[in-house]
Amino acid sequence: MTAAATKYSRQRECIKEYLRSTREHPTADTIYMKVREVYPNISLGTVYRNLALLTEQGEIIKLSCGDGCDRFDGNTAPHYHFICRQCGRVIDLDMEPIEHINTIANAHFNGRVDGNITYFYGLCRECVPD
Amino acid sequence: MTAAATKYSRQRECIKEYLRSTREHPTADTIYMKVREVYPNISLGTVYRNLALLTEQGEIIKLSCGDGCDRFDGNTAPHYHFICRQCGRVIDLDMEPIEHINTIANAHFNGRVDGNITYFYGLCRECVPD
DNA sequence: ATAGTTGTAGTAACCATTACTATTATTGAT
DNA sequence: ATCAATAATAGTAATGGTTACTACAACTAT
Repeated sequence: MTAAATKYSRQRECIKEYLRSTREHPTADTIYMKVREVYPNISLGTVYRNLALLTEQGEIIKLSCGDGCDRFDGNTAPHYHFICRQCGRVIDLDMEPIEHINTIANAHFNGRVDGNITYFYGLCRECVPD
Repeated sequence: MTAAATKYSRQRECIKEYLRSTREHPTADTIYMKVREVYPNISLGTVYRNLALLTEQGEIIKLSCGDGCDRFDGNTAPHYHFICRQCGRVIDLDMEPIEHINTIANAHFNGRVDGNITYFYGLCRECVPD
């Protein structure tokens, strides 16, 4: 038996293209709505399966913000995320990754640290009172 | 109408005591199992309601590690968490909080950053190959 | 004691996600 | 281009963590 090859699929390509084109960090359901404009009878299961596959392949990133449902990001370059406590919006932060905290963590841990995820919290521009 | 006062409850106290006594970051279900040893017919709903209440009051911390279910931490002092990619264990990291990254984030963001959550990933001592 | 209010146990409902299955699309060889 | 092999899909059912609901019990102040 050989390893299962991944075949091309229009639906998967459409999902990927949409995630590449937006900076909105949509949920699976939002992606489903959007892709349905192109493939009206795509199944929600297909969306979930392809999101999992693309995440596994490193083509996209899954964000678990703790609001009950996962979000997805088509920008795989290392960057931080900000989550608004008021409106829940997820926004990219344009700042340099702080590399050395992995090193610090490793020095304080009996095991092997190879990465970290940081979410910043607060109020976004729309939600900050004047 | 006056604001609803919070009354004492043995079940809530037991949940809090258990979380104070462990460093295991248990899930709601694990907490349910444990508290049932003391109150055999406590309801799972009661556990969830009190975990939400204690979190809201700042008595405990809710951890959304992205593994499908939330975990809870009775240690409210600022500290980092490590999540093992292999066994999923959540372990406290004994290192100083890096305060200035909030300042850096604020300088790069059009809004107000007031905190951050960082999860470190890798392999724990048991899962690191020799 | 009693009325008023908060908390609980038990159960049903919810909702994001996953699993299942018959059918369709893609691929590589003829 | 046709064909067989196999991966992917659509549609639907099932799962599992969490929340909502309701009748009853416990606490508090008058």
